[in-house]
Amino acid sequence: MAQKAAVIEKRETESSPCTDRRYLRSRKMIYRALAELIEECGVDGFTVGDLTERADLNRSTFYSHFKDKDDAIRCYENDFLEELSHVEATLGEVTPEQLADAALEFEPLPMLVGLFDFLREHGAMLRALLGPSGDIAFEHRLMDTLCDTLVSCILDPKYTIDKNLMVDYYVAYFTSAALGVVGRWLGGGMRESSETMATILMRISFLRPGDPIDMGGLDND
Amino acid sequence: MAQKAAVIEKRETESSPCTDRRYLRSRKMIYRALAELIEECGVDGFTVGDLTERADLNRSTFYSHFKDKDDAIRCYENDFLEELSHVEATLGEVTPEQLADAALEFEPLPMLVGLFDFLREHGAMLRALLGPSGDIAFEHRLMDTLCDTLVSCILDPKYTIDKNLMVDYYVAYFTSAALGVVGRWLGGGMRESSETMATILMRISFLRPGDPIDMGGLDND
DNA sequence: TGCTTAAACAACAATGTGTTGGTTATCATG
DNA sequence: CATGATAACCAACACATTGTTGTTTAAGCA
Repeated sequence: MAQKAAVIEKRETESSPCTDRRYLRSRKMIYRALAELIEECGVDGFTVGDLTERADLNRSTFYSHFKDKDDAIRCYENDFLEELSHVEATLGEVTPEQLADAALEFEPLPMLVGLFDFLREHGAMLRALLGPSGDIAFEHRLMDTLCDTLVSCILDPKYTIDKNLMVDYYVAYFTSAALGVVGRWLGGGMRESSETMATILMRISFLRPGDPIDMGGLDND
Repeated sequence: MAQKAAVIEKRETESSPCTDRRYLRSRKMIYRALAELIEECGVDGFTVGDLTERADLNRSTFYSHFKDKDDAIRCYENDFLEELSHVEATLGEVTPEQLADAALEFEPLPMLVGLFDFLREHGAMLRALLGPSGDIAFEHRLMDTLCDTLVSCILDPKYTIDKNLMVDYYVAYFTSAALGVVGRWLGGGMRESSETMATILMRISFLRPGDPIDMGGLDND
């Protein structure tokens, strides 16, 4: 099928990450250019040459970092998803008190606030990857990750044991919905604060069709 | 940037669609192969040569139909989206009685049933395009279409006039959620009937976090 | 039955890919 | 600061894929 490629020498391993300034600088430039070009031209709308020109690097330098373009994107995504799972683990479990507060008082869940903070750090690339010219594979992987963690906070444990058709679809429904809100936030330039977003997301998820939709005290910064 | 291409002679116009058997047969083969290869290799994981080989056609035949691979995909998507808007228009408005029945009795909305019927007809390609190796641009366009139509059925008209931040995010939330359910249905092989899906979707949208999730009378075919 | 035209075939320049070997310049370290 | 290590640069390559252009063949249509 399409041509496959190359063996990349491993400069960076789990145990000993490369700390050479030149290497780190180049990789940063590559990622920066990657985010820009994905947003402008789509994942397959530019060549490796375009990328390295934008990053002010020689084309061969790129190939000493990554196997090919897909590999570069995949590497960023992998790093992000791993970080994400760490963040989620760090933020820890949602206590029943917090959930009750969030549901009744609309107090922003600390976990969600932390999550939006983290997403903001990766804003540029996420906006590109999840935007209309992004990478749908990443969207699906992200969805899977969210299914495992976020939903398990919300979903009653009994449903993870005996699943039925509705539970499956409910999980798909809620996860997609949350990701949709995140996507809109990213696409709009992440203007709202993490606290605002955490509150909005929580509030919407308690809304039923026909219910009045009001901002009620949310400052419209 | 990436190389651009060609001028395609217009064999088919709005006013006079080509009805030549050979032409129609080839186009059908191309679309069939397209769906298969997108699902197997991703939108950019195969060449035009791979496509025409799969479709049992000469490579040049493809170029007499479409400008390039993207053009072929875009054409299918355009046709689909146009059909979709027709279908939605045909299915007409949701009467307040229907909505009340759907909300209280969980009677499947005829409009939703019709919609799922229509989606099923395009099942193979939709599954490919919305799957993990599909076309994220199409997903966004589909989302936009759904925003305009589906949501306007659910959303109180007053919110379309004076919008606020919450309404924007609510629309994003609900649309993504619905599309997520459709995606899961497609990915699972569309085993559930259109009536079942219409009921599930409606039922879930009235569910709040913490509510019991039961199938209640839904036959698990 | 003829006329039309889509599909097949072959060959083309142009572009992008992934790799190589050799040179230059920067970095980390003693 | 000196020096060995190595990342970045540069030029060149064989190769695959692209999009185009002719010509020939054969299926469809009237």
